[in-house]
Amino acid sequence: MRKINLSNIQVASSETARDINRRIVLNLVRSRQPVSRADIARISGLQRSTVSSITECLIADGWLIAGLMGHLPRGRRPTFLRLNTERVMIGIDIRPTKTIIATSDINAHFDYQEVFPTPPSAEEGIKELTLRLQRLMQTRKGVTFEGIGISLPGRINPQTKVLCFSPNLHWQNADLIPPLTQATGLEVELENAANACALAEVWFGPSDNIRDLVVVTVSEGIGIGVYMNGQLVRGADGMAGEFGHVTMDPNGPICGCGNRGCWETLASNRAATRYYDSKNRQDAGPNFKELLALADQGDVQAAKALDTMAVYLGRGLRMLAVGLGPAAIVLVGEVTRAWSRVAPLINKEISAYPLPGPAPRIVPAVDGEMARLRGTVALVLQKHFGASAFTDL
Amino acid sequence: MRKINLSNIQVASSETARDINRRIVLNLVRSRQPVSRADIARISGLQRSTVSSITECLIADGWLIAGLMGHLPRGRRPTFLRLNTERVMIGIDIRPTKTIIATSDINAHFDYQEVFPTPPSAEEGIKELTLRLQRLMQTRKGVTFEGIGISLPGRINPQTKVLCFSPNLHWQNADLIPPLTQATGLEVELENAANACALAEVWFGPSDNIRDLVVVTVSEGIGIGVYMNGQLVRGADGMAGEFGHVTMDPNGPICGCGNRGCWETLASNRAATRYYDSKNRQDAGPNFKELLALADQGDVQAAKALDTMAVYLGRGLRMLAVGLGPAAIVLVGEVTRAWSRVAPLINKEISAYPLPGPAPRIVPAVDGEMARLRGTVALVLQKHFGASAFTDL
DNA sequence: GATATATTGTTGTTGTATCGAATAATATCA
DNA sequence: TGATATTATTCGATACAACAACAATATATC
Repeated sequence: MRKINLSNIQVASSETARDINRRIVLNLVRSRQPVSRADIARISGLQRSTVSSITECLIADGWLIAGLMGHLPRGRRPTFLRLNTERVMIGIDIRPTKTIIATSDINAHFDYQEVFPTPPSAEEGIKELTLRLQRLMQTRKGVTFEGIGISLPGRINPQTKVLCFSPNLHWQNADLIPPLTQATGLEVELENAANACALAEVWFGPSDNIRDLVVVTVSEGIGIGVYMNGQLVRGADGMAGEFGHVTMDPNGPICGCGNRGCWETLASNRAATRYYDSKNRQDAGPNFKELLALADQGDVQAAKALDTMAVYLGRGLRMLAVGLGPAAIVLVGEVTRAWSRVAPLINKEISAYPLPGPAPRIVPAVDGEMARLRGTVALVLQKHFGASAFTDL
Repeated sequence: MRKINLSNIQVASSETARDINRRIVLNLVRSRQPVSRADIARISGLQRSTVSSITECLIADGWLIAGLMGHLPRGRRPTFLRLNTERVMIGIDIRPTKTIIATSDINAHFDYQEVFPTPPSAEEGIKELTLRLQRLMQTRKGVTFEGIGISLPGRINPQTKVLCFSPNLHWQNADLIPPLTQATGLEVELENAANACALAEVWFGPSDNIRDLVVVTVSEGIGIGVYMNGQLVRGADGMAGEFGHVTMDPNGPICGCGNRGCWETLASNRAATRYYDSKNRQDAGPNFKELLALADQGDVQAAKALDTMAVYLGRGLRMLAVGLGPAAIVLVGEVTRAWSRVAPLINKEISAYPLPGPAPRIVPAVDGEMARLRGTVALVLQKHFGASAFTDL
């Protein structure tokens, strides 16, 4: 269909207009469903005839369904359009310890999950995923799957899509997409976990319609998803967002990256447990969840460890607020369970915002546990619903 | 022409394809001139007939001129296309002390400049600019001006385009565009100086075709222009890029913003002169240019002040490199005159880059003195030539 | 020197898409 | 019952890119 291009310039053809408007209509139905064709025409500015033509295609392609009639004080009753929730997507959330495979509808409502320990190497991971995906697809014969989205704690080369950096996963230089595509026949999208969370927030979260957002995932390390101008910022080599390795204290603890006092050595879960252990002179202390419980039970040292973590977290968040000026910063991770404890300390640091106007809001993710998985659905949807290459002229 | 839109959705019409391809052709001529229609067709992937049709419009509109014939080993001789350099744009560079009004052709080659002290308030500034612009336009009757681009050290609200923050200029909450548009009848574009430098680098600099770039302007303060995914990153409130006020040393010198130890209190020109003064126990010490000269003449304290500045500069640049992952970081400011002295210290800090792959290159701007003005031309061109994301390979 | 070949740029036709106006369908209100 | 309002479709006009054929113009080859 598309012409072969010597360069990678995307020229516009006759069908480009349809492509752009199709995405607009699809997104309007998504955000306003149930909605009539006439309303879409009014909101978008397209002609009613054009909307009819586009929705006809979208219904034929199985994206939309024309549902029940509406009711108005006057005139012909409108037929309401909504998204077809029959379409199924597969989301995979790879974490350092466990991996989740799940299926969802187009609205990121999940109806199935399976959990298993994350294999220690990329080869074993591919093997395991291939087996489980094939088994999953066989158990649902007749269902057509839309695509596979994968979230993992690592950085992906934007050109080659190869996983090139994942210290917490110990999978390195792994090309996951080709074997999984071959095994399933589906398109596979790969994205960093923090970036996936940012997409989840923008696509399905309360931060709807926000164009500038930063997501900070706090676990063993700290990952940052930067979403600016309505797009993910990946940087030249896919490494954008590694603010976790910004030096905050040159004399601080040594980090896995080799430097000292990186932000994540001072404000991650591991930082809090390390602080607790150092005060209690013990080797195998509590993990972070246990630390949260201890603090709840009134353990002074545990509370102090959390407080210290919160202060450093706040300082780093101020760096992001000042440097990137997002509309909001969303926090993901176990630390949000102790929000009433850490929020005041974080906000105290943020209150030293040196610029005019209000500082960006710091908010905990509504359902942080599911954020990555919801993001994987957005990854799959982006190709069909997402901004076309031409929208951001 | 365009339909009135209740929302701000930009739908595609019949003319959208032409609009997109027009920009592509215009940019290809800009980057490859002189170039034949056939070459544009080959590079872009458009049909030769389509290119002919588009170039016909562009020539009629005065953007292109069909120049001399080329020469080939075989076949009909191609007619070369180039940009029409008759079109004149006005660039204004407002700095804390002086303001420059200049005119240039479409290639950012300036043929006229006038310099005057920057007025102390926005009202006086508007008055002065109005007078000088009207005088300038009267002396060049017959010339049609394309538009006006303004660069200044401050932040502009992306929605209202009002200058809302400019501590070094002491112009506050000033709405510059309406009075200047009214006085000249031209479209006026306003942009932060660091952002303007980033545009200059991408449009006219050696960093051509780079999609992810960070520009750091070092003078009395530090300004950062963030250019990612082929666009300027302005943030939700236009404040993106204020990394100069990230806290680097909580016990550091007090900053104009009220906090302590902001990066710009440690790595700006002012930081170097303050350091020098503190060591020499003098009040009215040398300014930064004099400090550079002293260091050249072998003044040990001056050299040490520069070294200290360079180290802190390097640390901040590492923060930007790690956090944003640009292809390169471009430095603008007087400090680049002492590049052979400061570069080793900067690069030593950068060498502690904690991520795999090469660290972003740190390069001095080729003609930093003119960068802001070249950026103002890009501001004006952006509307017609559009995102340079399509420019080239 | 005549003919074949290669390349550029233009012209005419076709397919796709939006737009605008007219029309059919369907509800309420006087 | 007829006027009015609203939705959705149909049809002709227009704009654009793709494609193919062709004219123009150079060199290479016999």
